[in-house]
Amino acid sequence: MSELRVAVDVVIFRVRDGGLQVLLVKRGIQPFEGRWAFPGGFVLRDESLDAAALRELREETGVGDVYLEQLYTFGEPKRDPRGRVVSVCYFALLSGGEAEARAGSDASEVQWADAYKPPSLAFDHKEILDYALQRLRWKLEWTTVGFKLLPKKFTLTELQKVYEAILGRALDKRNFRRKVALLGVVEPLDEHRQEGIQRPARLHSFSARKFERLKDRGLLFPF
Amino acid sequence: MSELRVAVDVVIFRVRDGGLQVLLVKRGIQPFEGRWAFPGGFVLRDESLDAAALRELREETGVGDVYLEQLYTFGEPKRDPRGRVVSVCYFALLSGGEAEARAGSDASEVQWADAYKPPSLAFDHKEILDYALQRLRWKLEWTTVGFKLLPKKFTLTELQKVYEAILGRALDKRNFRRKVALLGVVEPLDEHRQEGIQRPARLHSFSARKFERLKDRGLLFPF
DNA sequence: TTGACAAAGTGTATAACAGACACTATACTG
DNA sequence: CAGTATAGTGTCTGTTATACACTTTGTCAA
Repeated sequence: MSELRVAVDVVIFRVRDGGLQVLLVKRGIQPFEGRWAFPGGFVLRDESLDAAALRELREETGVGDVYLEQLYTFGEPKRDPRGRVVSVCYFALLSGGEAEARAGSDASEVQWADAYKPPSLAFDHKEILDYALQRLRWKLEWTTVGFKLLPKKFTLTELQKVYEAILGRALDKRNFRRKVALLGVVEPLDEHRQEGIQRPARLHSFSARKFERLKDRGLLFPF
Repeated sequence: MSELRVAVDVVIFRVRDGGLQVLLVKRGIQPFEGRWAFPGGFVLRDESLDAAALRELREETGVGDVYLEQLYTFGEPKRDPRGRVVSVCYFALLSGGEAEARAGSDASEVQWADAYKPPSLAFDHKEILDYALQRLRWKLEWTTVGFKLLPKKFTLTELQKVYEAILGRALDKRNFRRKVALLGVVEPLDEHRQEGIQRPARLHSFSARKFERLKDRGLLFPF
């Protein structure tokens, strides 16, 4: 009876140097040998889909504390030349404080690529990336996932840069700060951080308590 | 190598008598014999996921012109007592003009149940239903899928009743009509329909042309 | 024919939110 | 102590959301 191979692929995002990046792995074997692809692998028989995605994520990044969400399931019969593979795709957000990506257990080459200008990708991974970017942009405006891309303590300018990197356009500083304040999901700390020669910026933290209130009534974060 | 059974399940909605309904099939075999479940079945080896969902939909309803969208993939190892089954779930919207549900090819009993007060469901189908309802409510407010639940010609009151049935609350008639008019996705026809003793209502049709314009800029339909 | 019925259809006033826009404050450096 | 570079702060205007009630019209029954 119809048994199919089931894989998970994980689109892992981070924001670095004002740009949105995705983690890619160079394929060491056919098909698409030498091409870049998302970290992924087959689901084990006694493993939930979420667990499989988390396992792949850890193998490539060594990071546990991340935002991970199921994205979409791609299952065209011809999407993998080796045969029928159904891929349950996830997307993950790494906070700015997380460790670097490391070579996975399969010791292949990895890179953080510009999410908006990726190299040529294997399989249907370009389609998956486009879908993930769409979801990410959407989530950014209508939920508070943006905070997952930042370390626990951050400046408001850093927060704004995350939004700008993902939305791909500049935002007005005053309007941005007004909306953040109005939402009431950040708490100012009594700490400052000096980035360069100029005036230090106040650090803030994300307030999960207030966030929960918002979740009930379909939170908004439109820019 | 890890091959798993892959199924599709389809949550089929319609609005009837001012209420939101889902199509359920009575299971004729173990496990959960006699309990209600969504139409579903295994994906064939050379069949895309969408095609499998459409096949299941047709088997139970005989209807082709529907809105069908992938919902989520459920894959807990223990969700099916017979063994590992990964279920790619879809949700479908039947327009008010569609034919009735018919007994499927497997001749089992079917019913249209109140989506908000379903009977006890088999497997994890209650969880799937809750997820589908959440998605439907969300889609209703932020896209124009609401129109998919209506026949080609409809009155504005019928449209409003669809929204009320899904959102579960009454809407103001004047505000509703103003927003619909402002969106510009309905065209008034030179036809009227008489429902009871009272003044006949003007029929309208959905304008796909104007709808496309909206799709580009993330259409809004908030109530 | 006309009065009762029942849903169709229509407008205004107020409050909340979104977007455009520019200057002062401050910590460090040389 | 002057220069530099980012931090930080308010107002005005247009749009959108919401609350709210009466008139119109076709049919039916007296």
